[in-house]
Amino acid sequence: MKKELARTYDPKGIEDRLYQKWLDGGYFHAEVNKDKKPFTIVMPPPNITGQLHMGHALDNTMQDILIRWKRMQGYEALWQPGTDHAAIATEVKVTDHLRQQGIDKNEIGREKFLEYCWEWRKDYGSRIIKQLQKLGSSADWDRERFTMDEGCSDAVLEVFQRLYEKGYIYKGSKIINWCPVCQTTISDAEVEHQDQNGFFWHINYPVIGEEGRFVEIATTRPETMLGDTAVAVNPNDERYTDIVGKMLLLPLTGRQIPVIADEYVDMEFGTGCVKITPAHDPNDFEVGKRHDLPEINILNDDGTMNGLCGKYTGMDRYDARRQIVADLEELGLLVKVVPHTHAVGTHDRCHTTVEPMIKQQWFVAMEEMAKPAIEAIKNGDLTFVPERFDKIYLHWLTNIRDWCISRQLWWGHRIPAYYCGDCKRTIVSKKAPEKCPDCGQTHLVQDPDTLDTWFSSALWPFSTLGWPEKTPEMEYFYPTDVLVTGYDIIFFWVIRMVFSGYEQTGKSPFHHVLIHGLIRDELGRKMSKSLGNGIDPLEIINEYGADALRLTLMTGNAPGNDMRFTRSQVEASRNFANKIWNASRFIMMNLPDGEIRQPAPDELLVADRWILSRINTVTKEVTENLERYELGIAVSKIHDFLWDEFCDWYIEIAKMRFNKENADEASANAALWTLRTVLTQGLKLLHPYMPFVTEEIYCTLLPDEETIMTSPWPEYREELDFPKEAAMIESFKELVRGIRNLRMSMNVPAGTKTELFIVGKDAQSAAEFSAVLDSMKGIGRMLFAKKIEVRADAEGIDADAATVVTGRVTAYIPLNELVDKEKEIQRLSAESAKMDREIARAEGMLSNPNFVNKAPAAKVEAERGKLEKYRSIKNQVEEQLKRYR
RNA sequence: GGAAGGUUAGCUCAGCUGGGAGAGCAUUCGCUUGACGUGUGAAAGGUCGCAGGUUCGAGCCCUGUACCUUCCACCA
Repeated sequence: MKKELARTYDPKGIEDRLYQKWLDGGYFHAEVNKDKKPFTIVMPPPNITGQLHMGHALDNTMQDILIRWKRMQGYEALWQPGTDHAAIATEVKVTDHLRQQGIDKNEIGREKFLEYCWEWRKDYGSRIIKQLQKLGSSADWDRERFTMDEGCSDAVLEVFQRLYEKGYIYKGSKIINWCPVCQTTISDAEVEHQDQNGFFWHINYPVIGEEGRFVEIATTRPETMLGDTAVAVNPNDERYTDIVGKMLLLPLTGRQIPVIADEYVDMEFGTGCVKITPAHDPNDFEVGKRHDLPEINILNDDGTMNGLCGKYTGMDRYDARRQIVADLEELGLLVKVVPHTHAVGTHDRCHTTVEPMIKQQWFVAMEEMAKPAIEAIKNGDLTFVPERFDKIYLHWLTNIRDWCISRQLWWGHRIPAYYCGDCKRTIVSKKAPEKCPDCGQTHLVQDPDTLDTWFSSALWPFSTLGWPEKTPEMEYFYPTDVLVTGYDIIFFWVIRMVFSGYEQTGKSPFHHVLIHGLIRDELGRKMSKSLGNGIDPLEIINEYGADALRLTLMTGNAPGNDMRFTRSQVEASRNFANKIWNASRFIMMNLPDGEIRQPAPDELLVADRWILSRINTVTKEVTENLERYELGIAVSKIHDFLWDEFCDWYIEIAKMRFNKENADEASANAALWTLRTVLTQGLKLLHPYMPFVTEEIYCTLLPDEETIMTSPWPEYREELDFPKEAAMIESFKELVRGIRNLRMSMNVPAGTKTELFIVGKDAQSAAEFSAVLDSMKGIGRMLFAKKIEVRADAEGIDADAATVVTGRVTAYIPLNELVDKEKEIQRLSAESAKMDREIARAEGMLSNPNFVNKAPAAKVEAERGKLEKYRSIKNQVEEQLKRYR
């Protein structure tokens, strides 16, 4: 019983049904299989707090395309999925959530809070996964992991201990970035520099012992003067040589601070005098170390002034700034206020201005670990697509500073460091020690801090495969093949995975990094929550289908480039799905109830060979494009082939062969066989991009097949290359277009059918064309002809007939009274003149010895071919003009 | 202050190793052709930012330049 398809493709219902079928079939699951080659992608784990956005949709579509393609190619294709605990993002969300219920995080305490977090993860952790599934993602959900599950946590502790023992993890008192709102440290990568309009406040510091003499400093953060412990000048600055070593009276505090000389000071900038606040500025910190200056922390963790700030104690940092400026003005020490734009460090998550502070924190020493990661690019173990991201990667790695990994958060991996309450010793151990190995006491307290969320995601490519255990999965699937991600997280994630991979496994965790850009809105703006301009992928899927969304995201998208998302593109994608659907529907409507025979080679007609040859070529090119990660180019080739060549030409040419009037069984069978073969192959090529519609058609078309998902990827076959037939069909298309244009220009009604005489430019062309036409039953309809006749010459054809000239043949169309001879002469003269120009151009090139000698032979040959064709057309046009005159 | 990317049709963008400028959308003019109007046939529309250079030949390579975007950056 033949199955039938609906009149238009409606993805609703079909998608969910097929996805469930795939899940039930276990097609997404990968196993260690020594008989197959592995292909592995680890999915960038979405946050458990996350909602699917266009970035996810793009990222996962690309991965799904690669995985589906490789799976069809016969690889054991593992797409390893999972979610990220997203330490700070989740903690903030849960805290807010609790606050709304009147629950204070600090009152309920750590344990209780973590319970709420786990509950949150239970409620929302699978939401994003379900959304990824709506997209059609064929990840191996049986292997879904979570950065805080048992295995991943074990990997984290293992790495911490190893790096600590190696001396690469250390605890130290350094300047860190502090977010007063989130009340935690953040890494350098999390600091966003924003240009802000501020001021330069010029302040006089009185020189002690020299009445009326001042040192004028300029600052953008006047409140930090409370923590000043020196003023620095350049040692070569003659203006200040005499006061170096003298003491200044720090206004508002009564403290005395020295004038020191340090190369760090730029003589040209500002007044040449710099206040030094070692506890609240990274540069000043370094200066302070060199000069052994005291470090005075003046801030509380919430950004208010601390107990060392006298009357300012307890004030918010900005209130204190205003008050201090006012007080200085009153004292007559404020020289001037100059507007000044400068880059301010802000927390990328909450956009609060970050305060540099000295704190005791845990760090990862980066210098040694960065080396193999740098080397990886240079020796080709790791490549970026596109390559230009090499530079960004290398620049960051070569300027890397130690990574501050401790966070004052509760949700995350707790640092496995324990402090002996008695002898103060620090013990780092995966397992909590029972007693202090030094003094034997049991008063051990674990460090309260947790690790930067990226510390665990840095291990993701191998922690998910069972590392540090020597699992078969590690052995087989690792290193992974390609990582797909956006350029915005190269620093956060890609780099940290690479150096962690080398350090822990001795290998780069992946060979290629395929970088994509951002999806922007129709106006080119970033999609963001605050702008409210985000387009919800789920809404698009609901309205147009997942296939349409996927195709839209891939069309015209070049690696690393941003793209705009427009509804008109989605509509075009949906239309394509419908086009394929209808072509398939048409083919299926015409399939016989019984079997289609595989035609004998000589039963395949010219057009059949042409389209088989074309899809053979397209298969080759598409595969090559995919190998180079040119996903956008590949899909446009599939799209153009299926729509323009297969639907608009081959189906039109072939359809007459199997209508009811055609009694030629062999011809009908060959046409149907070719249609089904080419469609099947086209569906396969398209499947990675548009999995749902292709699966639905494939399984209806071939009822014995279980799924297209695991069907073999088509391969190029040399014996299906038919260049001669391809050229013949191109010539036929040229004629059809010519006739259409002619009729259009003469306003011939579509219903008017004519006689059509075709004369070859030589005997061979005539014979070939004759063969082409013989192979096209009923093709007269396409040519608007009631009778077609191929002749040796134009003898006896009505001299008034209109003509269409192509490279190989001239068609004569007796249109009688419809022909305006003068207009025809005009038209043909114009054509003749055009050919003259083309001939001149080609002759010019070919008479240039430099071109003939230096250009590749194929190019020269092609040019000769063109010249010949133009000459032939020119001759035929001239012949025709003679007839008219 | 450094770096990367962009500048191609009205709009959004492709253009792979240099060899006669492409797509989608929009516009204009046709088509009840027995799969599809979510269709179909055509037309119009570009000095490929500007100036040099290399080359037989440049949208593509080199140099400079203008504008836009983004990233990095401890001049207080």
